[in-house]
Amino acid sequence: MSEELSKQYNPKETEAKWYETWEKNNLFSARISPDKLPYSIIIPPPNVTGILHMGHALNNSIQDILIRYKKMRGFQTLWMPGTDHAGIATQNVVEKALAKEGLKRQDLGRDKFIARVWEWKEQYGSTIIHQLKKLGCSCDWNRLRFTMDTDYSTAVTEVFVRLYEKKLIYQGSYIINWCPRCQTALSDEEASHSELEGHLYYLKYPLKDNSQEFITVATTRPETMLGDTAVAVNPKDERYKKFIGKLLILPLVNRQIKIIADHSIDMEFGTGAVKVTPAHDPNDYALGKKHNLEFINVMTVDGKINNVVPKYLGLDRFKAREQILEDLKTLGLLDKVTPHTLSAGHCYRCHTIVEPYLSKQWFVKMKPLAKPAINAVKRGKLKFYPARWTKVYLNWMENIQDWCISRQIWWGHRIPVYYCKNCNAKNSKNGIIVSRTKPLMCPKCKSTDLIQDEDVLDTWFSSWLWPFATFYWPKENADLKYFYPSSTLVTAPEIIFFWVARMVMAGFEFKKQLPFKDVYIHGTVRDVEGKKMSKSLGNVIDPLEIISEYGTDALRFSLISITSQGQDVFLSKERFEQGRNFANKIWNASRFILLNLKPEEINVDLCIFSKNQKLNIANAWILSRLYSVLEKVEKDLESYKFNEAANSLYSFFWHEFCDWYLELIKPEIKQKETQVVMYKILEKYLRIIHPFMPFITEEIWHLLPNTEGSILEKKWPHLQKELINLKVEQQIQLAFDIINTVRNMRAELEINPASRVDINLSLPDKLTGKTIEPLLNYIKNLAKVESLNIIDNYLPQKNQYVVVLKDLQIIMPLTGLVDIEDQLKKTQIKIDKLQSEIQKKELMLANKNFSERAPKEIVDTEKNKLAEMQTQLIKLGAIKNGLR
RNA sequence: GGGCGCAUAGCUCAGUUGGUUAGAGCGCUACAUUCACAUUGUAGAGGCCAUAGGUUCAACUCCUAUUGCGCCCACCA
Repeated sequence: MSEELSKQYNPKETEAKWYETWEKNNLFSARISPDKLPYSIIIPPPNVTGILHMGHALNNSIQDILIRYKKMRGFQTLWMPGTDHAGIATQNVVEKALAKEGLKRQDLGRDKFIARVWEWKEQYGSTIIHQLKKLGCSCDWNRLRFTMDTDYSTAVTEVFVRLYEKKLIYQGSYIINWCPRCQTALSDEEASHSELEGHLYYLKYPLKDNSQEFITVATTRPETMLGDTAVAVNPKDERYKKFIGKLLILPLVNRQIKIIADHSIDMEFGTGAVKVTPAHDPNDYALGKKHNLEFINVMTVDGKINNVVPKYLGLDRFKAREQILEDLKTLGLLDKVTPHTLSAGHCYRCHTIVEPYLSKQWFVKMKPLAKPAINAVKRGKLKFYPARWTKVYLNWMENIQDWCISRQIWWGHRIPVYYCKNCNAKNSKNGIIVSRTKPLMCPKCKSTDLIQDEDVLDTWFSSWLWPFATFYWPKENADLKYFYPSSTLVTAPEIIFFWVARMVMAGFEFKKQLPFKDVYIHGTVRDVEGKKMSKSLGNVIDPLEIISEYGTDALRFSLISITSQGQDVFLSKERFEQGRNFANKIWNASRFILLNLKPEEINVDLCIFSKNQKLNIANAWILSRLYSVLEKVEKDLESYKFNEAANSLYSFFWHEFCDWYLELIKPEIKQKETQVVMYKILEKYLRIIHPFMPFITEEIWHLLPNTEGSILEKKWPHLQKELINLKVEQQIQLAFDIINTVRNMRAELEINPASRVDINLSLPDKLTGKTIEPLLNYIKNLAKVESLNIIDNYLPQKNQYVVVLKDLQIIMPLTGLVDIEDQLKKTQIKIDKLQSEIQKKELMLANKNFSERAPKEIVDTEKNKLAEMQTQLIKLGAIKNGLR
């Protein structure tokens, strides 16, 4: 069989095959196992409109690594998958499709339009799911959820009703961000600000009493002047004191407006006099409320001027700006125009400049919800990796604003509010009915003339329930009890506010519990120049293209290995060659082993060798390396340092296992001990790297003798510390031999540099033949030796190891070998330091202020740390003695 | 205005609670080619770890300031 294996690893052939097998055998499905600890991850649901980009690839590779790792470590894992209905995004996509037929959504009407959206979803909505499968994601697909599922809607409605009953949801007219293209309100988070090169226009408003006298105001949006209802100045401003209380005539409109005084006005900016447009600016809105001004809306929902001044009726807001400026200029009322950079909100979906717009919307009162979410983080119950995001989160939470949750679109969860026309006619406050199901009649007047609120809820109003609504909350089923709260949330920094923070709030409000324990925030994937990858910039590297060219394992491994914790990822296509080459290296090393393996020789437990310490040096060394890498990988994965784990695995396999070990053992490859060690190393290594590279490991696993079933179902290798400890003794022995050789050589050269030096070298097999000649010459020149003898082609006879000479120093090719004296010194320093730290810790713990007042968990962790340090100290002591 | 991150080899980046000789990948140079793997191997060149101070026996690592780049939040009449 082995002879048939191709020289190159072919990912295409294996990947589809194994994913199908995993799915068919239900390897991803999670059931409640009372004897196991649960480990669950709830996927950040991609938009149904989504197609896989590098951000997804990174995000989901990380989750898959965690899930596969934890599963192998014996947890009952669950990776809950799903998609988000993505209100505006999806509606836009379907509207675009309609536009091709020359239709608008209004032409179809609400019900038919929504039917079209569902149709679209059935047809295209699972694209992203198929792509996640190509990425190897081990989600439990049987549980696939969608934020518009019927029972998911039940949860959303339930939450709305509960919050309304708690008076945490209210309706009101406020200035919100309005997208004139999407014709809907947007939350503050959905209106992303960016800088614009604009102008500051100075407009002259004549006084009523004396039309030759003016007050000049500065504005960036002159078209809103049609809605001005005051001009405000600072009461301390000497320039304007005398005008306070007087009236102005608003040009073009000819409305009388008052000059008011307010301390909030910055005297330095512009002219120090501000036009006040309460219906079109949040600050002016506040001023309007405070000073009882009139609120005059000058725009229609699509961003055109309304009939406030008939001349401008129907003009687009930017056209109107030009027209108004021209008209003012004609009247001599445009004082000057200066360049001015300003930042304006843009719709996060269509990038149209949003208009601050006065309208009636639903809001969630956030301050009470934020409280427990703040405390949990402050008390360390919820941890961010990397920790710096904690600050960002807290800062936002502590300054949280109310959340505008109504959207004037059709695709989404309809607001469960009904209006009684009869009651409304009398008093608008009486006519509101908030209900889980559509009420048959008005509870007050028994009228059946009810209509439901036209608006739908913000997409994030459903997403923030994701960690428990996916378990069919508000039903309290067994899965919810077992798998909730989830263990880790893996996500991108962009959605900390949108999503992470709100999930924490929802978790506390509705489940009295955190939704997850750890939040791992990975970086943003950027191109080589540091720009965000986006279609419009044309700098996208398509993960699917990489998969078909280099394979999924290569994609995953490369991506992970360059993602250091929380740092943005700068990506170029060449990066993936490394992953492909590595997969190929694993393939060929395995092929080599398979070609040389005698299956009947390997039915032996490693312990036989390790206990008797009969292992030869190469075998002992590689085993010790394997287990130290295993230890490091475990540590790295537990602290979310995926790149470090990946890089350790890479350099171990390539530069230690392949470059040195496999070369060293070639002459004795048929020996039983070598057969066993070689096999065990490969077999264990495959298990360790499986979470990173699931496909190639599964493929090789099935080629190996004595392996059954999927590698995914195998246990994670047990960390045999005694084998690492063996390393120390072996190392010491080795190092002594080497150092002595060097010392002898040096001594001889120093005494008589011209004296004849003979060196006997043992060299690995691969350095024989033509390869060795230039090397030998090199050594001869450097060491100025007369003769260089090669002792057969392999070692390890007594006191002879692989050595290469460089500048008269001997470099041990076997990693981890060090100068004994150096090692001693280092160890001593470490011991000293540890001892002083232990003293400090002991003092701290002995301090009553600390032990009695600090939270118990903190005291406990400090105690644990102390214990750890003490064991560490003992270990160091032992090492020191060994060195001596 | 507030906050955060980054500055290390030609390029892209690692660097584990400070420890003496700073690493990887790519690229470059020389050599090797029936041998598991050219998606390879061996060796090599290439670093005032942004700048200036400070703490320390010891600083790429900690502190302060400066410069440059990037990001987030708030405000901007």
